[in-house]
Amino acid sequence: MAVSMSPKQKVYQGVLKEIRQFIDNNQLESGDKLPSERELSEKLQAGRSSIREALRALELLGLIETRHGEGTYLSTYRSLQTVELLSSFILQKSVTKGDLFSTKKMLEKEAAKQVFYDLDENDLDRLRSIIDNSELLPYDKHVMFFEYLFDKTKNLLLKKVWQLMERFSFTINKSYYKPSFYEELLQNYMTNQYGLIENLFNGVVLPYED
Amino acid sequence: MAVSMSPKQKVYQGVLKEIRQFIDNNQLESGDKLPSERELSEKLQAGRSSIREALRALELLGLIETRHGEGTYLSTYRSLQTVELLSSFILQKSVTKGDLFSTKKMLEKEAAKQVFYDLDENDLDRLRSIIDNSELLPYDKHVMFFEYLFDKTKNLLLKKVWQLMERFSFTINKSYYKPSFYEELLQNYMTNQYGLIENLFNGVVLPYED
DNA sequence: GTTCACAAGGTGGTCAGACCACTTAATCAT
DNA sequence: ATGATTAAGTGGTCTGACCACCTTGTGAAC
Repeated sequence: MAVSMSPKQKVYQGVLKEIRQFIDNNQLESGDKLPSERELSEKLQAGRSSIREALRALELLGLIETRHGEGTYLSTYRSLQTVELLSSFILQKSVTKGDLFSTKKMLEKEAAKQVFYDLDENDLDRLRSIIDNSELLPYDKHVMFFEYLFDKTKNLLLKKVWQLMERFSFTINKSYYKPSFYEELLQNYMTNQYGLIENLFNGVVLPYED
Repeated sequence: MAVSMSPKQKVYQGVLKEIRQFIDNNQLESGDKLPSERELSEKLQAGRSSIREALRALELLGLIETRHGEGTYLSTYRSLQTVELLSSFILQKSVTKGDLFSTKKMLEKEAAKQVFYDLDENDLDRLRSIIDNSELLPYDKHVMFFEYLFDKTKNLLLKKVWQLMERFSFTINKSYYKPSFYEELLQNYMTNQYGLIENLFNGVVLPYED
């Protein structure tokens, strides 16, 4: 095993790193083919079994896809089977309502702050129309309002994490902030008061629930 | 390979299921020990390499923990949230390095702020010993340092989300802040300067990488 | 009896080589 | 041309062999 590695790192972890680098260097994209196991084994000077351990891990993560007799490819679509299998590993131990709420709030606060300098007139109008729309339920307003903000952050991961928590907390209750909250936040945006955002969120102790 | 399995299922996937069942049947909990690889190999009538492929995958997911010379243990992680998050955003990458880094940084900042008023002398000593330990690599220091902070937040979900990102970013690169960062943060804690934490994190633009 | 050093056994880490199953492409016979 | 056959390449799996590491127990020295 010649995969350069820091002390006590396992070979398969080094292989993981090498593979990532290979993908980078060769600009591989979804659907592209990786070198064969034997080729990687020789090139990285590691046993084929170690190569396989790394590939298996990547496979379970859904990052690659292997086709018997063909080769290994960068994954293109998501495999449901994997997810199901993983889910079955789960034992109860659910997150507390408190953890969920405070973490979600934190994400919302952060999004609200991050977009502060990127909002223009148009954005503010949009946000206003959401909170003024009497057709919408408070909870729906909440979701739409923040969805808009998260989109503005341009951080897909951040939005994804928030959505997951939103979806999960949805199964518990539909929570949102008191109506004046959104109004004040918008006010802070319009009057350019960055510093007050933090305080606004910190003032929220308990959410409203449906 | 006698692991009962539907057509074309790979042995390691069957092994995965068997292991889950084993955990169920024996009521194993976090920290408990799994049978040895050789024992599983014999019991499930599968080659040790197949057993290992399954274990490696579980390890990368953070569901188990292996200790050289000792055995394999159920990890203390293990949670629905972890798996759900994993499967959803990892499978549909488009998550950029930048998103990952900034989201992770955000979580770390938030943890650093949340624990501000809960740290006592003992905590500060612990943190200091981590950053002063010359045996540790910068990346390991980073992980240990923030792991400590996340533990102090008492918010399991927050920690899990962070761990998840840490683990995922690990497959890309081992990133950490410049050494003086931790020093300054600790300094802010000692001199009771809550306000400076935000600035400290905002000052971080790019991480160091290994 | 207590303590310490060391040997033995168990466990994960890794490798090499052997087959098997499957896919693709080249080859050959029609 | 067309279709069947063959060969080569690839993943899938097993076996057996070492190595490195940890725990435990044994026995020697005190």
